[in-house]
Amino acid sequence: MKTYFHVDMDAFFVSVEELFDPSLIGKPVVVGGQANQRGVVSAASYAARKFGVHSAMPLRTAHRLCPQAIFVDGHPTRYREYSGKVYQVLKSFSPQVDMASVDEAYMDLTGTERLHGPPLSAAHRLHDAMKRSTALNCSIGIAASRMVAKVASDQAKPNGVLWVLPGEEARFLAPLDVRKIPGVGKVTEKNLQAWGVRKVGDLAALDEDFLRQHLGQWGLALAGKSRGMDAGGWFDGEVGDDNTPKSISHEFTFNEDTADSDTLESTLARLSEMVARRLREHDLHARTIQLKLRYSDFSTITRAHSFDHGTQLDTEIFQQIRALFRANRKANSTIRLLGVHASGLKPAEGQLNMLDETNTNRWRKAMSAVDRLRDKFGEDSVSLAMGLRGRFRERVHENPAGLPGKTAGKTPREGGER
DNA sequence: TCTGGGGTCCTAGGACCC
DNA sequence: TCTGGGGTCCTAGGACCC
Repeated sequence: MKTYFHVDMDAFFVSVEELFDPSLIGKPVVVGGQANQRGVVSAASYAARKFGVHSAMPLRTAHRLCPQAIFVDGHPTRYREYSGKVYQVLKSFSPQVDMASVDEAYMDLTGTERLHGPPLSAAHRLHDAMKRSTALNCSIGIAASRMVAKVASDQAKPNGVLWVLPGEEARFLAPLDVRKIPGVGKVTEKNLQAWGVRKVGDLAALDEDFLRQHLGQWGLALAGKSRGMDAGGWFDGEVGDDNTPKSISHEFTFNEDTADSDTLESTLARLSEMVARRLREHDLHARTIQLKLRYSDFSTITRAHSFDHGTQLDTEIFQQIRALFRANRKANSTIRLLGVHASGLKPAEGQLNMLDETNTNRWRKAMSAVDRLRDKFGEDSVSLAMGLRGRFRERVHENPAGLPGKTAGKTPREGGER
């Protein structure tokens, strides 16, 4: 029998912002951007939630529901910093910690009773330690499966502990909305409602064969989940440490849709640089590069290309992305969002012949020098996009009635802070 | 209401190989 | 020539999570 903890930080982004600006405490706060910006709510304080504001809601909607709310830009580096502190606290309780995202983690505390005592007292001590070293509240779910532990931590919010005893899983889940099951979103909820399924108990009462016939493997996994089992995909394997990313991507939504090729291609250059840089930081090569295009009407396409080798170079990624862009963009279309995505990631070492190796090492040295320069003098100091702008200027000269000049602040910058 | 950004996992069809 | 079947890779899209 296993003992899993799911630890979930309470209103994490809002709480971190309150540490930096205590005047926010107790007020309706919305993290994610300004009230009139394109974008959605990343997190809302409990005071703001009373007005119906919740995460993923458009900022403008949040403003309409709660005009007196304080709108705060997100600070990803702050959250990563505090996420690290959270991780250290958890690590001091168990070597087996999986950060599932910046603000939540799974721990395997099986067989630690001699060290920590029974689960509830371990949880209370974890609460205290967390408060002491991070000044943040968390909620803790305890169960024999990770899925139930996660649902339990949600039910324990805010600042609570909930232990679902082994054997009690189905009874605990039965009265909850199916939406509470991790993996059941809007679409699945709608599908299930068509069969009269609203609560997890309704789901557990359905015939497994029926679910398999209509939903395939996913149906079987659902049946298991409704009974409290770690079924399917998400929860396979041990709680441990494989933190190497499977994909790296950056995307950017324009404040106003644009059809200007100059702006679009220099944005792609910038995004390619950001992706390449993250690849180098992780010491990874990507074999597949994917372009994402979202048009004004919100319709979205992706187009991918796989190399026969891996790469982590700005130029190589950008050239491929630009080729995909030129080949696939609807002529003269107005565009809302661009994205660059890298997958098929492999450790950078050991797949090249000698000749390539010398070349690549030379490149790698050059690029890490570029990275250092960018650290010192800012992202704009060295840029493919700048070269691109130069070329476009030439074209403007050839054609005086041509493209408008480049304006600062229209292309994305890493992190959005610092 | 007018819809972010960073991820993971899954499905389905077609190419290609044996 | 009138037609199988499995395995794997690639691409596109979509559900879902925080």
